[in-house]
Amino acid sequence: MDLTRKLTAAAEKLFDRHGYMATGMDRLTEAAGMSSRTLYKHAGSKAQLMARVLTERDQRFMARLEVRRVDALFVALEDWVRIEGNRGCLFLRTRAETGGDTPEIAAAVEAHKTAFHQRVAEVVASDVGREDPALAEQILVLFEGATHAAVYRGAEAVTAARTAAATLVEGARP
Amino acid sequence: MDLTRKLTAAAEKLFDRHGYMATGMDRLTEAAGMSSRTLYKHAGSKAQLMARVLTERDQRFMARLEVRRVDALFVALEDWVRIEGNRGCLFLRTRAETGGDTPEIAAAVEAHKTAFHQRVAEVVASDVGREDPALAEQILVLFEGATHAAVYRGAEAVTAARTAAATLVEGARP
DNA sequence: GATAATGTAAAATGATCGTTTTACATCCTC
DNA sequence: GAGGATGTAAAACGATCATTTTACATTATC
Repeated sequence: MDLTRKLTAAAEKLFDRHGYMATGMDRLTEAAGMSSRTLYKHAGSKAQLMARVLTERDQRFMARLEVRRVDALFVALEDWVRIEGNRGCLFLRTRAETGGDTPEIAAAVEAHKTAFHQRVAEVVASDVGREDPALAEQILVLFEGATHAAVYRGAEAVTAARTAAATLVEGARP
Repeated sequence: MDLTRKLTAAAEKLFDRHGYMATGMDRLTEAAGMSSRTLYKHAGSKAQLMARVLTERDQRFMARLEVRRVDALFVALEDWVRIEGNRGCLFLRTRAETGGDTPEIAAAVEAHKTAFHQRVAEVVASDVGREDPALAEQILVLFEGATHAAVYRGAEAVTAARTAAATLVEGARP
């Protein structure tokens, strides 16, 4: 039982469900099942803990996007939403909550979004056989839109994004 | 000088820029230029103030979407982002920050998103000449995606969404 | 020119925040 | 079996939170 893992997992759940600011450290100690002394030994600070949550989430999320076709991106998102829920992008939400003023959080968000953009561009290139930055931007927008529209439209939004992406990719194929 | 308007305008700016939870009432009194006594007479409570901010923003936003063609929706979004900035959807952000646990806020968000969905469906119907719920869902996803991708991709995201929407609408035209 | 409404300035309230500290218990390891 | 990590439990820290209250000034109306 790695306490750091246990803490990070509990923190991700609470931060995702209730927001960063609204989640108090006492709630975290209770959820993680450890004293505040131990929590701070592993967490450093609340902001550092949040940054670690984001970094770990980035790895878990990006691992699911190791695909070759655009359609598979949206299948992965369907899975993600079914398993992790549809509360929007935790990265953007956290940066918005902190106004971008917390350096470690802003850095984690920046790293994630850069990696995400690059991955989308790679998948698009792999799918249509050449680099197509304009199409990649469109797919990225569809993906981001599905993530956030799913908050109030549910899985239907992801399906719509998947269909739209198929249309756009088909039109761009040589 | 209507104090309520002045307060609501100042509150919208601060809430949008720094987040709901991170904006203290003392910062609000200072920004609105009034005593906390007067502020509470007009605001009721912080949550009620936020709900009023959202309701007013909804009106201002929806007024810009009174158009007949899908392309004009994205032109309106380009304008909005240029004027109001690109910090994502304040409605979704606020609901996420409060975990949906604040009734007046949750209601304001729900009302806005329902109206927004309906407006998109209307514009799509007006543009392609018949109701097309599937296309409307795709356009909604593109719009939401442009809003959130613009946070880190800038205006380019809105342009990409606009182009993609044109492609999708063209394909759906009879 | 008294009254009632509406404002300011500022202190007080009690709760909660993130973080640290004090005091004590286990547990490997040499 | 002594010593050093590593843990718990709980109090204490000072800051900050949303909100209320006290005391006083200004203005508009009858």
